[in-house]
Amino acid sequence: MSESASSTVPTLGAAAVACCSPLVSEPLSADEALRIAPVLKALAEPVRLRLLSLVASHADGEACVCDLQDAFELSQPTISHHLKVLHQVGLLDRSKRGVWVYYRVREDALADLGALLAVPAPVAAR
Amino acid sequence: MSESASSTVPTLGAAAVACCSPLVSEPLSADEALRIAPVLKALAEPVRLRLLSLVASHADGEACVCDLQDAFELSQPTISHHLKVLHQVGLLDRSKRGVWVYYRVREDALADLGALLAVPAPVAAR
DNA sequence: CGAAGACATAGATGTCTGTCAACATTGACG
DNA sequence: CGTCAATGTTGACAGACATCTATGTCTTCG
Repeated sequence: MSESASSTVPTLGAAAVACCSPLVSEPLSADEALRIAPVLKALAEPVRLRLLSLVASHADGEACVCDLQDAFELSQPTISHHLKVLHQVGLLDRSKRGVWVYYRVREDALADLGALLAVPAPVAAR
Repeated sequence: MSESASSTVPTLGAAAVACCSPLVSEPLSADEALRIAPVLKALAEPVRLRLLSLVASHADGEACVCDLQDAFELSQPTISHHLKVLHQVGLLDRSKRGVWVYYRVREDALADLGALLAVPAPVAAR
């Protein structure tokens, strides 16, 4: 059984972000903040940042664990752990083909995050 | 003495993000990831998310600590701590006027983060 | 000067989290 | 069917972190 569903984030994640107007537009409710923070927290880790970036810029937009492990000097379980975190918050898709597991970036989820942080319009004086 | 300069982030922060192409465009170097992660980590906390949002959407784009404290059921030092974290990574500006300390969102820094997460262009099918 | 108010700092404490070694699982192949 | 290779899971442990209380630093005002 199982299949995701840990305790903090029920597997949704992605939807948790696509709900809110930009940070700077109006005050975030405590509830929204509680939903969004875990997604950002998943990203806020050097190894996971690189993992996501590696997967995204890999051929065909997907990569198997074996491709990713070589980029780090970390044990396989550690990489597996980080991938799981990114998957649980909805930033990575998982698909198993044969012995290999391929991960792919949920670009919609990532874009939602980007939109959340983006500054609307008539401000960027630079 | 003192004045920022803790140990991880030297007070720059903002510049740490404005350096890189979007996450999905090309693999992030280990070095870039190490610079960006702390900024995201500062944001990846419910209270700090709300603080930033509150400051940004406050009148004149700035707010003093006294305005912010009332929105939370947390001690004053805790709020002060969170504001310091956001300030250290360059997401908040600090200015003292009289007895009050006013914080303001560094919209350029926030926009840089948004650009980092944004998905370039011909992908968003949905 | 002395008291009061607005923030920041310091130290303590309980919880979360990144990492590893050991083990379990699953699919390909002879 | 037995073996090997690719991943995931578990348990343990050190370091990071959010929060609080107590205390310090300024600034304003009587």
